[in-house]
Amino acid sequence: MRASERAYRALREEILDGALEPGAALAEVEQANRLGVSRTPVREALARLEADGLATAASARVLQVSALDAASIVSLYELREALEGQAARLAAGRREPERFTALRKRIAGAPELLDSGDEGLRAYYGAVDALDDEIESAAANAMLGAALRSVRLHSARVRRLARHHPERLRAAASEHLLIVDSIIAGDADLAAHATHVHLHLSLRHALASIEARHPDGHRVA
Amino acid sequence: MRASERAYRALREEILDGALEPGAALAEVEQANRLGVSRTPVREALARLEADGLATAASARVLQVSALDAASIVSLYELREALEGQAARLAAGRREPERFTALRKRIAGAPELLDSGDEGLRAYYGAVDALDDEIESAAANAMLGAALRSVRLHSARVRRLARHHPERLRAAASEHLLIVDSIIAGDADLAAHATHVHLHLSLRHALASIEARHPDGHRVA
DNA sequence: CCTCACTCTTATGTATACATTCACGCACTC
DNA sequence: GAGTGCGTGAATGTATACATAAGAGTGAGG
Repeated sequence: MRASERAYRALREEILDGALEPGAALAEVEQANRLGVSRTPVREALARLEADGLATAASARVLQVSALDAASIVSLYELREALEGQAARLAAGRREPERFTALRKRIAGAPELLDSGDEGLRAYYGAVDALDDEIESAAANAMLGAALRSVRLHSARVRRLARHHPERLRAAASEHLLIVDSIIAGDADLAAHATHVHLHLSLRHALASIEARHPDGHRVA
Repeated sequence: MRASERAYRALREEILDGALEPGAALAEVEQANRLGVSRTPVREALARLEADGLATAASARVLQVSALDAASIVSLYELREALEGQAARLAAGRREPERFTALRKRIAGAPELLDSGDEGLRAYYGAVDALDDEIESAAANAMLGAALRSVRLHSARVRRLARHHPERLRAAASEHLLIVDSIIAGDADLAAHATHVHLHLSLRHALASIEARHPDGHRVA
């Protein structure tokens, strides 16, 4: 694999995991030494991270890991509502229910995975992510897909912040089930509205979960 | 200005203007020679163009100017509907009508600009762009703003393709007026729906205009 | 005559040397 | 004592040399 690709993935992973905390400086020489490559591929990786919104130029010379406070999470969900709502609407409108029949079963069985410990949790998120993939693919819109991929990066970052309440995840699974059913039924309005409902409840849970962990509500990491 | 920034702007301008046609190869050495800088800043510029969606990797080694056919224009408008609809909705919800009062007058006077030749046309688009700016700013959502800026790049590219029918532009101005009025009134639903209507009519015109110029409907440039 | 493989060309990928600019600190002046 | 200006240093910005790999062209073999 290309060194720039390795550097990008390594840095991205560390930002999503929180190993690189919000506000941490991303200096070329330092990261190049740490990752064992030269400045050139690091430079490319940092540019991609900035384009992704995971890194932000604090000034002309200093790049930092982007902040992740309550306000930016609300912003993320406002954007997700627009993009995922439209994706669900388009997917429903394409009238290809057969693409989603296998996924429907998988989502329907997801709640039971939550009793299988950490392994089950990964499987649960695997099913949810597969649904996102299929909706994006069914929407058949490359530009929308690119925007969704960016948003999903940030969503993954938020996901690691919120506690994983089995109760909430069970509810989320039934919300996803409604989304997939409305797509299968070709009901575009319902698909969009069910997505809106899901994101609303998901945001409420995320904010409460973060508030519980970081009572000030601003600096969350 | 930095060489990479100059290279990026120069290439972007040429792509938006059509001087670099869809499918044109973007080779590092060739562009570096042409722009009078070394490969390094060109490389950064090309990476940014690819992130913008203005360039596409045709294979592992060849980067091309992105295609601009009817299908990708439809995709763009599907994305615009999601993003601009949400932006208008948020802007209306923020209840800051005073931000838009001066702009309202400017938009209301826009149709008359269309009788002033090329200079007036630029002024017309200046007013429209200012509205877009203010809606983005009023939406107060950095992530949405970043997505909107990407979309507006592509919109600018499409704009140059469609003929500028004064009749259509006069109608568009009244659509914009309704959008701005609904934001001033704090009517979020109306703002979103008016945006939807505007984009629908705009897309219809763009497709018809392109079809008239390129009867096959696929390779438009 | 077609196909496959090898080589050679030419592109990109990476490392590094050099240029430039900004920031910090110290000293000098008012 | 405060403020300004210059010097020093360390960071990014750029150029270029070198490494590597993809692709085209040519040759031989079927």
